[in-house]
Amino acid sequence: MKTTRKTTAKTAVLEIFVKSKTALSHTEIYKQIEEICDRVTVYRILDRLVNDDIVHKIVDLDGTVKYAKCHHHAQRVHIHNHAHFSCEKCLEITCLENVKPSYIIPHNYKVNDINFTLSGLCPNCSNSNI
Amino acid sequence: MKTTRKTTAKTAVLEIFVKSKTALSHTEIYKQIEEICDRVTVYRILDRLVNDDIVHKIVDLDGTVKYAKCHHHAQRVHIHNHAHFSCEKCLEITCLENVKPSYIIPHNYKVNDINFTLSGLCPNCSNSNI
DNA sequence: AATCAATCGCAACTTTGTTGCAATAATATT
DNA sequence: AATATTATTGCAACAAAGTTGCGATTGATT
Ligand SMILES: [Zn+2]
Ligand SMILES: [Zn+2]
Ligand SMILES: [Zn+2]
Ligand SMILES: [Zn+2]
Repeated sequence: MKTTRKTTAKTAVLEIFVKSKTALSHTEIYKQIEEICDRVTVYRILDRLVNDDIVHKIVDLDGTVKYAKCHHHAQRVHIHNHAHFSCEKCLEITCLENVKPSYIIPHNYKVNDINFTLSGLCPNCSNSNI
Repeated sequence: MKTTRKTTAKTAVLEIFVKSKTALSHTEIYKQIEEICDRVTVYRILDRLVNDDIVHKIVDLDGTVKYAKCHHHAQRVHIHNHAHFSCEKCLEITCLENVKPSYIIPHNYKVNDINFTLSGLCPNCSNSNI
């Protein structure tokens, strides 16, 4: 079994996630630590964090890929079944941890993961829109 | 107002959609008509079809972008609020027109569009998996 | 301190999507 | 039917996003 190591770059990425209130793209993360490590390294760190269930991957309606830290409490297996909101104006993606969709699907489908992304105007942008 | 024209390439793309039971990526479509038109033309046709509400765009959990023909009946305004299933094994994406998520979201968010994609094993692949 | 594997940097590459512009072809007008 | 108008196309060039291979480095284990 392969163990996962604590490196300078990985720690830096995690710190960025903790500070951020919204989901972040690879590019946004890299811009903050380009003196610390390479572009490719950031890709590989993100892959590992997703695999280790420390971070989850979010894809919005345009196909933009972002990542956010998981806020679950030491669960063994978990599905990221909460919704994400993608603002059309400020382009920020936010986890809505309390919004979970309910649905009925034919039993011959085996669901392993879900992606529920809502897009429109976030509270900030719908105010400033008047 | 700009009118939309019926061209050879557009007709070819639409025929491909009618024949297909699953959603298609740009590449999959282009491979079927590369003698007819250019790669860029396919991108532009897809853009137009989405704008004209003839086709809808689907993004799966990996960020893969696909397109499927709309099956609504002459509605003026419509949201593609049905679910899509993305099979991890055969990689096909299918519209589940009857599966629609219900959810409660704080009223200060203004939702314009949704993306609800489920992934796992489709009926075909979960059988052959035994 | 020595070992071993995970991680990293770098360079090269692929895939996906975009843009500008001149040429072409679909529709409207005469 | 010929002409005018403008949406559409092809091409070439570009840009963004992500991947791969490999030798060098570094974190963890003994
Ligand atoms: Zn906003
Ligand atoms: Zn989230
Ligand atoms: Zn399948
Ligand atoms: Zn659909």
